[in-house]
Order: sequence, then C-alpha cells, then structure tokens
Amino acid sequence: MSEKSIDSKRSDINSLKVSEKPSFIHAHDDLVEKVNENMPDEEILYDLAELYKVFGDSTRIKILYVLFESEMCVYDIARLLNMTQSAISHQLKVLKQSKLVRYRREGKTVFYSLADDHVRTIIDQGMEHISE
Amino acid sequence: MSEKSIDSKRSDINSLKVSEKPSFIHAHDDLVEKVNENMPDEEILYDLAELYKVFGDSTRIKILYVLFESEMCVYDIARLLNMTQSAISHQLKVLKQSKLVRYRREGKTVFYSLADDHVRTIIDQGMEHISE
DNA sequence: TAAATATATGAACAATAGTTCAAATGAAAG
DNA sequence: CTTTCATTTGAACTATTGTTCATATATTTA
Repeated sequence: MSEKSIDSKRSDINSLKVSEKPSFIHAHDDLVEKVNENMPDEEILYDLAELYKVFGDSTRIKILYVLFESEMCVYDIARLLNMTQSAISHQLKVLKQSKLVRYRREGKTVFYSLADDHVRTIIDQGMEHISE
Repeated sequence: MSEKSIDSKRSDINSLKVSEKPSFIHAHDDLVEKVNENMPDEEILYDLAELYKVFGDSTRIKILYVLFESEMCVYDIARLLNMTQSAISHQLKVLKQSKLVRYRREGKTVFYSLADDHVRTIIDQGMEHISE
C-alpha cells in the first residue's frame, strides 16, 4: 500500500517545534524547511505518479509506439502485439482514462490514436536515458 | 503477470501467411506489417517500461522533486516526506538502480542527488500533461 | 429480428511491489 | 573495541495490477 493518503496537503515536518527535535541527531532544519516550501501539493505529485504508472507497462508502451506511426483498430493492435483482443482493450481503457489516446468509431471498428505530443517527448526522453 | 516474455524479439504476425488468416475478418495487413517493421526490439520496450515504473510511485516522485532543489541525506528526506527512514532507503535503492540518482558518502551520512537532466525533462512533460 | 463481427467489461487468478519491523552493516568518537 | 548514529537489507504482509475467460454491448447486414 503505497498511495494511501492523498488528503494531507504537505509534509508536516515544519509543524514540529525545533525544541521537540532530538538535538543529537544529524539534521539540516533550514534546508528541509526551504525545500518543503517549494514542494508541489501532495495531490499533484500523486497524479503525476499515476500518469507514469501508465507508461510503466510494456504492453502499453508497445501500444503507444504503434500509435506513433498510425491510428489503428483494436483488432490490428492485438495482432501486431500477438495478444488477445481483450487484453488490448483493457489497456486501451487505461490509456484513454489518462488522456494519452483518443478514438473514433467507424462502423463496427474503433480506431485509436495518440492524444497529444507530450507522449512522444516523454518517451523520447526515456529512450535517451536508457540508451546511455 | 505482464512482463513475461522478453526473449522473442518481435511480434510474429508477419510470419503468418496471408492464406492462413481468416479472410472474413476485418484486418489491415499492409499497415500492420509496415508498423511492425519499425517497432523497436522487445527488450528495449521492456527496459523503457521498467524506467517509467520507477516514476510511477508518489514516494519516488517526491524524492526526485526534493532532489531537484538540493542534494539531501536519507534522514532529512524521510523527515521531509514524513516517512520512515527504511522506506526511503528502499526507494532510493530503486532510484539508484535506474541511475536516476547518485550518492556520495560523508562520514556516517550519505547524500543523494539527481544523476542527470533527463529526470527534469520527463517530469516537466508529465506535469504539463496533467495540467491540461 | 437474427446472425455475424468488433469491441468492451467484470470476475478471478497470479504476480508484483511498497511499507513495516527487526536486524545487520558502516563509520566515527570515546 | 565498544557505543552511537546513519543507512542498508531481508522477510512478511497487504494492496495493486495485467491477463484470461466468459459474457455483454454495439454496429452492420441478411
């Protein structure tokens, strides 16, 4: 259980009076306080982690890579990745919820495509990192 | 079980002869074939997903945000995030293994800092995405 | 309306992962 | 070399998650 409390806005180290902290312990109060002030809200950091979770599965990464090149229907994505249509559909749902892909219906077929260009940038940077 | 087979290099849809595919099913063979040719190797896509998994936890995101501002020792990070020192140490290990942070020892204390600038770019892009 | 195709969904199962707790290292100071 | 502080590590527990299987929904056509 890692994503438990998203209600408390900030860490509360600053709410401790200096006098309550054991003085013999190595600690850099001024630095901690300064950094703490510049931290984004807990909720934003949580949402950010949720976004990266979506990228953190190789099936979804493959789907995104496929959509880099062309919009594609569910059945073709499944063939291309050699996976069941159900598995792909489940993952497309996740991608849809994160607004990373969009879709259009054409008769019985649903075509998926990339939602915006952040996806490319994020993946490009990741590629650079692992290529070092 | 999602990250099972990393040995097979590419999807094998193209190894099916056209005559073996049921003809009544909606499919776009030429498109699938073309996209398949441009797909990176399975292993690379797997590593990429592994990298994003590291970003996909709010504790680790917070640690990275802290290190944006300053190098910091384990104890102070734990105080700042209001978590146990052990939990932080476990997560720092993960970040270390992905080469996202580095550390230097000074006496009993270990200071952690960001490894390179890809981290900032990736997180900045993620921030942009969720801010829309 | 019934049949066929394309996609979506829900429950179940197995595997993964984050935190806690206890204990082990590592380094400096007495 | 024993004690103290800082960090690391391993095992256990729980929660989360990706796939499968069966079934449901949606759209077109006979």
